Amino acid sequence: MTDTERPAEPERVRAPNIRDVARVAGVSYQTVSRVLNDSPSIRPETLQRVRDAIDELGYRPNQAARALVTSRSRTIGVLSAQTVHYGPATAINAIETAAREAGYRLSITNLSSTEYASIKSAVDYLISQSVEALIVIAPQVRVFEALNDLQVSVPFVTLEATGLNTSHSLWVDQVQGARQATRHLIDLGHTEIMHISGPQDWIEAEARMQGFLRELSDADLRTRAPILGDWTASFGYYAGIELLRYRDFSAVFVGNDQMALGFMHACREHGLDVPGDISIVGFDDIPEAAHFAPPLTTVRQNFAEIGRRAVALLLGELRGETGMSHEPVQPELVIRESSGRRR
Amino acid sequence: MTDTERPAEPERVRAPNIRDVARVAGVSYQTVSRVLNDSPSIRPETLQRVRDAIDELGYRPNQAARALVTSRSRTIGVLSAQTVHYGPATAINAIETAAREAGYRLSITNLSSTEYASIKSAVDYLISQSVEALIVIAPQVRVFEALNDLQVSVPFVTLEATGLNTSHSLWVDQVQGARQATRHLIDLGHTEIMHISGPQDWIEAEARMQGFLRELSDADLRTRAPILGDWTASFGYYAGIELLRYRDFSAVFVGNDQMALGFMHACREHGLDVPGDISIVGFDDIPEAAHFAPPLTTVRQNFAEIGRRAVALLLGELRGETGMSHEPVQPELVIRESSGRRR
DNA sequence: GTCGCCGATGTGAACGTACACATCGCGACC
DNA sequence: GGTCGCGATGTGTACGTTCACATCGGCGAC
Repeated sequence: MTDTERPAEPERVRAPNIRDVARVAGVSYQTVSRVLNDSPSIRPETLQRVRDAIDELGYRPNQAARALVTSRSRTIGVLSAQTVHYGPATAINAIETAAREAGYRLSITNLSSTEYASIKSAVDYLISQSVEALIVIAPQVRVFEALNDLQVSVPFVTLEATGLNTSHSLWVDQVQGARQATRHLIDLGHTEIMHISGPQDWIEAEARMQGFLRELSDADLRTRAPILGDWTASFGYYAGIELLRYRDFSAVFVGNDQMALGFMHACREHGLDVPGDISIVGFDDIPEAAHFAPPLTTVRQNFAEIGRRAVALLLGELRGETGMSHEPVQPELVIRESSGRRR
Repeated sequence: MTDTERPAEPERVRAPNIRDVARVAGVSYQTVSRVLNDSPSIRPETLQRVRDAIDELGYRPNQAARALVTSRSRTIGVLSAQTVHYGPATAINAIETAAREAGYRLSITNLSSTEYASIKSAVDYLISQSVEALIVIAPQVRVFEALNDLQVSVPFVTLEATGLNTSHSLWVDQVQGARQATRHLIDLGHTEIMHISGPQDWIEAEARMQGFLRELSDADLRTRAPILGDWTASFGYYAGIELLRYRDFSAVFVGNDQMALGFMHACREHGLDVPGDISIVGFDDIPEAAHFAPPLTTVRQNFAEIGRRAVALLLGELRGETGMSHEPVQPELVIRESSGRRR
């Protein structure tokens, strides 16, 4: 009856913890903790014993316990929408890499909708995971409004916005990019230029449209109502079919490369030559754009750079550094063969 | 000296916890816990008081503490590589949605490389987060080998593989898809068919190549060494430039749509008509493929379906259900205009 | 009227870790 | 030679939650 009083059958195998390791290594649990946290004052011999014990047991630190006691999760939350798009996906990749290099991990949540409730629930979730910082890649206007309301208590940045809220935003200067694209078409002699835009509630779409309109008005050219699309190639195609029935323009600045692809498809079906009959400029420079028919003139955005900067900014803020750079990243016009001199 | 012994200045604001809520609501912390966990036996009036207290304090449950005590994190780990690609990105999106609907969240880790150490460290991280299940979207052969070695203790599935390890895999029947694509070209009268494949260590690339080779050999046609590419449009372009110098073939089955796009670009530069001179079939059916010049015949994969199934499978396993379906998803040949009868 | 049961609520412990502080041994210094 | 300091290690406690069990009041059945 010495041991049987407590039926010590470990029915469900418990993962080894820090005390198990300590027992095997013949040290106290605190010493194990020190090894795990790279404490300097450990005798090399002890260090080795502990390490051996860790390997022997297959011990892995329990992050939940760590997070609980330190209230540091070493996790950056990412709130995103539309991760299928090339831009966000590239940015997330860069963020993941940069975060990992700094010893941080990511917790990603997609927005099911841009409803306030959905945003709130996503932010709540991330906060309750005690994420130390937040990166928001959800370029709809509403998301930013909700975020302002929500009084987020951790450092956060929003990506791909347009300086709406400069203290928390890291952005590509989309207005500038749109102006470059439009300027390029004007320089080629075009005077009747259309714009196919993204969805109205997207901040980028709005910014590109603004850049387009301003450049036109600076050049004293006629402006016309942009078409509001949904970023897809299919939309570009159907918009093209519609617009080309009148064809009272000789150039189009399209809000992204996918829609530009669809538009070129429509041009082909109408027997129109690009750039002979119609010049087209896109936006984003997705890797495929260089191989469109014809290769697309477009505005390159460095999504990866933005992702890296976001992480650097947040980590700096976590270390207490302040006044870090929020300078916009400058996009770059890449001239290929879809744009040409007006005939 | 009643209260001053312990200098109760809360210098650093602590987030409210369950006991703070209990105090405000005038109940015990356990009652609060019951409210949080939807316990049935709570008086409506008490319920309301607790809810009010939660709102008043802005209380959010601490997931770390929860995970610690329950050893249930309500988190599914996702191990992935190449999330920028359309397929993985779509799958992850579907996984996130399905998981969220079931009350689960995602913890995503990208592989920095396919080295064993990198895989091990990624799995270790996810396990130490006490993820309850694992989804692996990293279609390199090596990853699977490492996974077998690693003795993962939680339920896991791998995505987009090809039945290498059927008990843990959910897969699109890529061999079948490749056969359909090849058969289509044969049916059109082509006898000299090239294949541009993906990277050699990708399981999908291998499977598509196998399907291609088997179909050719079933038809008693000459097989030739496939070109090993890297999935990018640029590779397709350069491969095209190289291959078209000889042009001892009239059709190409390309391992994915991006490379097919690049290849068509090369055809254009050579003054070759697609499908007049050369027929092309791709793989994946990315949304843009319908708008290529010409619209691409390709094999559609339902990535979202795979993602959903993966989550359903894992959740079933977590509930103790067994023998769930691992049937492959059947891909579908989408015939557009890039393939035509041999002239 | 009393017993037993059940609904509603409360108390003690545990999860695995890190931090603050305590302890111990040993060499150096005066 | 005693004390001081420091490197190396050990002990207590807190983090916020859930689980197992205890308690308490009321109601129905006999």
